[in-house]
Amino acid sequence: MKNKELAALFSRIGDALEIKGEMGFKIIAYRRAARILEDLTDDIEKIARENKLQEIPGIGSGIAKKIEEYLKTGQMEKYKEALSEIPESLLNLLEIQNLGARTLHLAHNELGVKNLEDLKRVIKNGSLVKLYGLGEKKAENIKKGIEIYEQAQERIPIFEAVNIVEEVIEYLQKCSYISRLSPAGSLRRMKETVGDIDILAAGTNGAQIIRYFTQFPGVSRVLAAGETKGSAMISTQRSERQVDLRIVDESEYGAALQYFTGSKAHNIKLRSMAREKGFKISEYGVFRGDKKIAGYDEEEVYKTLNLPLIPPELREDRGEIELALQGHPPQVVNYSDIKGDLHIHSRYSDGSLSLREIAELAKELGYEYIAICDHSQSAKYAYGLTSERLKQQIKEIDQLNQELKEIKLLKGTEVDILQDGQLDFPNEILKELDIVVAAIHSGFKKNVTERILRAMDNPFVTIIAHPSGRLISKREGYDVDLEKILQEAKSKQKALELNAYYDRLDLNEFYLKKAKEQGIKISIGTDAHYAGGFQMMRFGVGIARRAWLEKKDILNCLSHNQLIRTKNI
DNA sequence: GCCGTTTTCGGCCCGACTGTTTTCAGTCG
Repeated sequence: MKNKELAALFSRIGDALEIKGEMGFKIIAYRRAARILEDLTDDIEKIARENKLQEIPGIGSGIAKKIEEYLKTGQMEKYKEALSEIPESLLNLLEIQNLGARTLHLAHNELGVKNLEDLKRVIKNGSLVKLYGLGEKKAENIKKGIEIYEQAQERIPIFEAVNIVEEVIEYLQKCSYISRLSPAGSLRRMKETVGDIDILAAGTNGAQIIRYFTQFPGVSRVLAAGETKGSAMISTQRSERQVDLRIVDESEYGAALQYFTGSKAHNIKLRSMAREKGFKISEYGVFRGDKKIAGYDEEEVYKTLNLPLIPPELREDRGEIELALQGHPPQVVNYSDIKGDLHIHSRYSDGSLSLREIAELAKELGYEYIAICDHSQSAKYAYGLTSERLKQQIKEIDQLNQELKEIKLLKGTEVDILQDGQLDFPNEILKELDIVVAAIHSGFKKNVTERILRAMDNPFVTIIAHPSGRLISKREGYDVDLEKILQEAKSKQKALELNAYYDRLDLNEFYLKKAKEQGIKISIGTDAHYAGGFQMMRFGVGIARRAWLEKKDILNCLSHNQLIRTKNI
């Protein structure tokens, strides 16, 4: 699929045009096209073949032609032209805070700045300051921006961001000046990684609130502390992360929360709609003329546009507004719809809990059932179970199920897909189980696609675990053709896993949405190895919501009876 | 470059802050 390639090209064209000084809406159009391509679930080549490029909102005749040109020739004239005078090394500098396209344009044209080294030099030798519109302070701010750019942290995994935000919020709740409080930004939208951590508070005495915030025990450095905004570095065991707190008046809280939650694209769409209706939306409220007509809570804001409240996870301008306008927004899955966890490890293999402890925890979480899926014999590193030990485990599960009334343990395995595509247990064992989760754990570059396809031939396999094999902060994933896996899952009626472990979140939202569109069932499993791991379910549900999955798309939203009766997923 | 139930031309989200300036441009979120 060339979707991402094209997205990158258009994004760079946008950047280059901006630096060239071609201010205006072309730049916005190219960047919008880039984002649309980035999000697109369908193969752009297929759409082009069917002559339907211009049916995509945001793609007009100009960009359609450029897409066709690239698909045909592997080149794009406009890209070459836009990049002809602007070196790539200059484009990257747009990421530096306090340094925008206009200044970069000047520095490039007047001083011949081509890269970071050049930029540092012209700051040091004082030539940047002499440019029209620049001064000492601006140069100083750009210098600070460069410092941050150079030590730029990678994005923050959602798991870590949520942990930090919850600690800070728990602390802030004790501040008597604060009346309402919420996480905002991409964290509230549950993106798999977030760039920064935003919190919104409503309150009366901004300066006092910010002072209280900066006294949070985890704060290692205060970056800014005014009356409406505070910003601090908070250190965790892993690293130092920036947390921003904004204070608004209580009457504006809803509009501010809507605004600071984003996404930017979603907000722009709403504001355009408001404008057409003769309203104006800002972070202070919805206005008709000078009269404020909404702002206290988010629901009000959406209502002025005849929209129901759109869940934060959906706010990406991927068609959610249009569907909501037609009166049927996606009825995405809720955490409370989850009836059980279909991927748990016990002490039998490399987990830390006994079967009884797992059952107790599952009961506390309100689950109906929980699937014990320990590793199979070839997974030596994880104390994989031999057939004999699996039989022993089956026996213990049967006994516990006799005894425990409020929770059902499901007999399962996370069986290795071996190098030749065979499964690590014979069918005589697999047929004794309620659930068979098949997974690649070795040979990541060896015919992974064929091996998974072969595993799906086995009638006892229920679910393919972590289908792409990626680890968000560590590795890319297997060499696997997920399109083929999706096709086969559809035809063989197998479920695919959404592994909810924070570093996996695999399948990702892109393929989850594709799977849903093809009618493939998804199983959300935490892959928990210890008690804390059970909590990962919320991230799985968050990503599922981002992919527009509904209750009916998810295997573990079925009741125990339904699940057991479902021979064919 | 895109788009249209006021428009096929003339619009395109909104506001704060900062620093450079005498009324505004650049940058950010």
